[in-house]
Amino acid sequence: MFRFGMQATLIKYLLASDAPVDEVCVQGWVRTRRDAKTFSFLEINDGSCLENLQVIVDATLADFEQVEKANTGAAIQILGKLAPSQGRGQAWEVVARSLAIIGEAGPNYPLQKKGHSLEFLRGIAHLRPRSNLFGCVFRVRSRLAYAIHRFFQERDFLYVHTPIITASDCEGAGEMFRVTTQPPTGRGGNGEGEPLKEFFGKPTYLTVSGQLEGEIFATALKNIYTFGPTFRAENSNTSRHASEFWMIEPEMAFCHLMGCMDLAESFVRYLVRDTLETCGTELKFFNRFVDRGLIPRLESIASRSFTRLNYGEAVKLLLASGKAFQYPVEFGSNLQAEHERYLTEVHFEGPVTVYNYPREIKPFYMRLNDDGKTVGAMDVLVPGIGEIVGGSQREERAEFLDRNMDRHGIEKEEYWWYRDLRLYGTVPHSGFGLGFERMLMLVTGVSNIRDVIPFARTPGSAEF
RNA sequence: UGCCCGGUAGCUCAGCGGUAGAGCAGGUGGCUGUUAACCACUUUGUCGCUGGUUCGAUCCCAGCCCGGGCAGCCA
Repeated sequence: MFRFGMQATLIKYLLASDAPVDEVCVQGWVRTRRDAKTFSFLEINDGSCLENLQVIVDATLADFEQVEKANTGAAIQILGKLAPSQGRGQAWEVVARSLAIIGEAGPNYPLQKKGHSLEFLRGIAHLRPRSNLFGCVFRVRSRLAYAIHRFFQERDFLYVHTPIITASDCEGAGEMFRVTTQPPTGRGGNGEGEPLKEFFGKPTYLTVSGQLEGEIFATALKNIYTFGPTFRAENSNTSRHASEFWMIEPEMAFCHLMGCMDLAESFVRYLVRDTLETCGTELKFFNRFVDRGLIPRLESIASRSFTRLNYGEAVKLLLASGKAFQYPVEFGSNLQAEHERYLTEVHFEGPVTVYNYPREIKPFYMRLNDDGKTVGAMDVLVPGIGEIVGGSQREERAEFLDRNMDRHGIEKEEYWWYRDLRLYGTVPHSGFGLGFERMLMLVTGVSNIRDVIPFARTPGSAEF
């Protein structure tokens, strides 16, 4: 009967065919079925593209009684011929010679032909990739990951794998998840009264950033990047925070803050341009069903250079705006979300890079500027999301770094290897982190980070 | 973590102090090269949980659980 040895053709290739094909094999999942008296229309999707393939099953087929099991959601294989469609709406269709139900989907199959809310789909994260929207999201996600590697590889950046498990407990980026083999009670299981035995001999955590290790490799291989998962145990409950997310962190030796901003801006623009060029079908879908202004906004980002202003200028601009902000604008405090939104969405209507922040509001590793008040920090802000890139020039002078660590109450001994970099061949260097999911939100217009990651981990939620 | 909103059929939602409805999905029949197909008929509910008020609670009150929005933390 049916064997899987035969090569099935992806639907995206069938739909793009320029000639009929006598023998094709199609494998996929039924999206919908329309029955007539003497034949049925099946729409099949195999994930290769947004569009479904229409299949005609004639009642004279020996397998026709199988059609009643071809409900929405069923896995199916069809052998037949690719022919020009007699109906409107599609150029090609497959006239079935035989069909086999590979896996039935009962009447309780949760995904229906009608639209579903994103909240509902989050609850069925094991099925939502079969929906139009999430199929598009995850095809774009895959392409975006590829484009990231291309961008850096084309520029001779080396891909470095920094550790997931780390013993540095205050990298300045947030609360951390403990990694331990100890039972949840905290009792060691190694005899009464004995001290807890740490697997690694010291407390360990999931990484919140590969930056410090990235600096090690940058000061050896010059230009490097990391791209991997990151974990933050913050009790954040917003549409743009996740406990587990992916981050890209380039680090460049012999590079000042300006070069760092140049790279970050051209990186963001490259990724936007690549998505426009390679994911047109998906973007049209998002533009229609998710965010009407998406494609024009992406085209604008891809074609215009980013506005760049320092923190002091940003504060002045906000003060001069005359807008009544909920949080006051004042030199020395962080820009609030409403301030960032004003800059990107109202005043400049596009991405904005803000740099040289007061040193008090930034972590220990950022380089002190000559004014003694600001550090070489930079954030790239984009409309709708806010901060998508955060980076800095690193403090490469040992004595300055020591002072910073003292001021931040950091145990210098814990960072002996990080300090060593400043003692042996130290060099001005810079880098940044770009949130992969936030980038995905930017290019898809999807407004909740939980909807651009396959299985979201957020406070109180780790299903699947 | 704080403030705000919500939880009713498989899904989207309406309803209301007197014991529950629509559309879609599912089922049956019909019709059509259909395409979110159409027409007729039809099944389905611990109204989030626990307690309270009440003759009576899905509705009012309290606590809890879950979901969402916004803010902070950041990417």
